[in-house]
Amino acid sequence: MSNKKSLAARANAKARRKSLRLHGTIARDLGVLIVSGRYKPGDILNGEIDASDRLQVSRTAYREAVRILAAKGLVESRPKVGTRVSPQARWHMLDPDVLSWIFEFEPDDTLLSNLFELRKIVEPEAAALAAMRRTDEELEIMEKALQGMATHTLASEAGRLADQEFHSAMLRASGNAFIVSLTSGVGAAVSWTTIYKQRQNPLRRDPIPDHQKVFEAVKASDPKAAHAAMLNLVELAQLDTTNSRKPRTKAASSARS
Amino acid sequence: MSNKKSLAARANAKARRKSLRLHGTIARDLGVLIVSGRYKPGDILNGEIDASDRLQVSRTAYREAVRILAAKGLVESRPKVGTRVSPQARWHMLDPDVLSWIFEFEPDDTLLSNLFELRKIVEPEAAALAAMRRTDEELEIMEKALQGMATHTLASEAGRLADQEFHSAMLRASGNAFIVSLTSGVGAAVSWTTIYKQRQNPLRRDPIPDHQKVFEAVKASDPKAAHAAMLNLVELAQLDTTNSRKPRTKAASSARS
DNA sequence: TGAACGATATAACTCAGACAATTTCATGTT
DNA sequence: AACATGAAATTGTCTGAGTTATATCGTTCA
Repeated sequence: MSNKKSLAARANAKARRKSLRLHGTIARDLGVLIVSGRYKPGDILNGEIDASDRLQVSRTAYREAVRILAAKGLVESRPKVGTRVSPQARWHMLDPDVLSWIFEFEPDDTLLSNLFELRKIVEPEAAALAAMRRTDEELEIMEKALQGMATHTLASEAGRLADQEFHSAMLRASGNAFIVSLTSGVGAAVSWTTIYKQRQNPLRRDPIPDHQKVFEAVKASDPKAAHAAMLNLVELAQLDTTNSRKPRTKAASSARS
Repeated sequence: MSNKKSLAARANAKARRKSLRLHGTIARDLGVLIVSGRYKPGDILNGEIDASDRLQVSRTAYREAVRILAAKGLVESRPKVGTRVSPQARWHMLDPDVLSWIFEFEPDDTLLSNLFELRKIVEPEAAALAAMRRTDEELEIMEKALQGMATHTLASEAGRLADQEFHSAMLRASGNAFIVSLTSGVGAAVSWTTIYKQRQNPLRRDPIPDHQKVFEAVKASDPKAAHAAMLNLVELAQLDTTNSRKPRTKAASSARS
C-alpha cells in the first residue's frame, strides 16, 4: 500500500520547518491541543489503537508521542484507565516545547503577564550575577549581539535573533545552570513580544539604548546598576506589549524559529 | 521461554517504589548516567539494537526511554548519527525527573549552591506575591502544613512532606503558573537539604519559627515582610547545609566550569 | 586544485500484529 | 458488610521487517 508512504510524506512535509519526526509532529499537535484548552485537564485521550487509527499512523509512533507529552507533564497514562490530561499545575510550563506550543497561538493575557512577572524577578538578578561573574568572552558575545540588533533592525529575523542572543548570553553569564535553563522561556517571550510589538506599532522607542545600559553595567562589573537597568528594560518591554494589545486579534503562527 | 518474563519482573521489582514502567526505569537509569557525568555531552549512545540487546529489553522499550530523555533535553538523536548526549546548557535542569536524577547521588556543591541561589531569587518574591494574592483556602493549607511540621518532626517522612507542602502551597499562592512549575525544584532542594542536615547534625535550630514568620506575613497581606521572612528562611537553610557539609567543601562561590 | 554532485552505508524511524501486565469494576462468598 | 475472585479494558512489551534521513566518501566537472 502506498498509503503509509503518502501519509509519512504529508506529515513530514507539514513539519519540515524543524525536521521533526513523525512522533514529534504528533506530540506537537496533541501538545497544542492540550495547552490551548481543546483537551482539558482530566480528559481522557482516545485509546492508542483508536487514536493511531484516526491519525493514520502506527501505534508505535503514537505511543512515542504520548511518552514525550508525559515527559513534559502534560499527560499521564495508566493501564485500564487510559491517558489523561494532567492538571495544569503539573505541566512543565518552562519546557521549551511546552512554551512554544503555548505561543503557537496567542496566549492569554494572564499567562503573558505571568511570564513577564517571572522575567522581572529573574532577569535583573541574573544581570547582577553576570556583572560579577561574566568572562571577557561572554562580554564579547553580548556586544556582538548588541551590534546585531543595531545593524539589522528588530523588524528582521536576524535582529530578533540578536535580541534573543543578548538575553540568552546574559543568562549564561550568570553562571547559574538553573537560570540558564530558563533561557528558552525568556527567549520565547522576547521573540513573541517583539513580533507582536512590531505588528501593532511599527514605530516605537529604540530599544538599543536600554540594552546598551545593561551591557555597560555588566561590563563595568556593577551589579546594582545591572539589576536596575535590566529591570527597566523588561518593564518597558512589558509596557509596550500591554499598551499595544487590543482585544482578540488573531495570532501569529511563527512564534518561534 | 521465561526469559523476558523474569526480565520484566526483575526490572519492575527494581522500580516498584514508583510504579515506573520498563521504559521509565530505562530512562531513569540512562538519565542518571548522563547527569552524573558517566556519559558526557557529545558522547554517542550505543545504537538501538546494541543497547536494547545489552539491557535485554526490546527496541520499543529502549526507544521510548530515549524519547523521554530527548523530551527533557538530555539527548538528541538523528539518523545515521545516533543518539548523542546534549550539552549541559540544553538540559531541562528544572524538570522534576532531571532534578531527581541529579539528587539521586549527592550533587556537587556548585549545583547545590546554584539551586539555592535561584530559590533566594524566586521564593521571596513568590512569598510577596502570595501575600497579595493568597486565598483563604491556600492560607489554610499552609497552616495545616505548618502544624504537620510541628507534630511530626522533620526527622520523619511526614514532617518532610509537610515542609515541602508548605513551600509548594506558597508557590501556588503566588498565582503565577510559571512560578508554580518551579515547585518540584524547590521541593527537591527542600527535601534533600533536610535529609542531609538531619544526617549530619540531628540537633539543630527549630525551623518552625522561621516558617511561622513567613506564614504570618502572608496572612497579614504584608508583601515586604513576607519577602524578608522567606529570604531569611532560605538563607538559613542554605547556611545549615553548607555548614554541615564536610569533606570536599571546595568553592561554593565560583560557578565556572 | 577544488568544488559540486551522486552513490552508499548506517543509524534512527516507522510499521504491523501478537501477547503480557496492570488495574478497575462487578460479582460472589464468607 | 467486608473481602476475595475473576473478567474486561487499556496500556505495556516484544518481535521482525521494511523505510527514511543523512554523514561520508568517491566521482565528475569546472
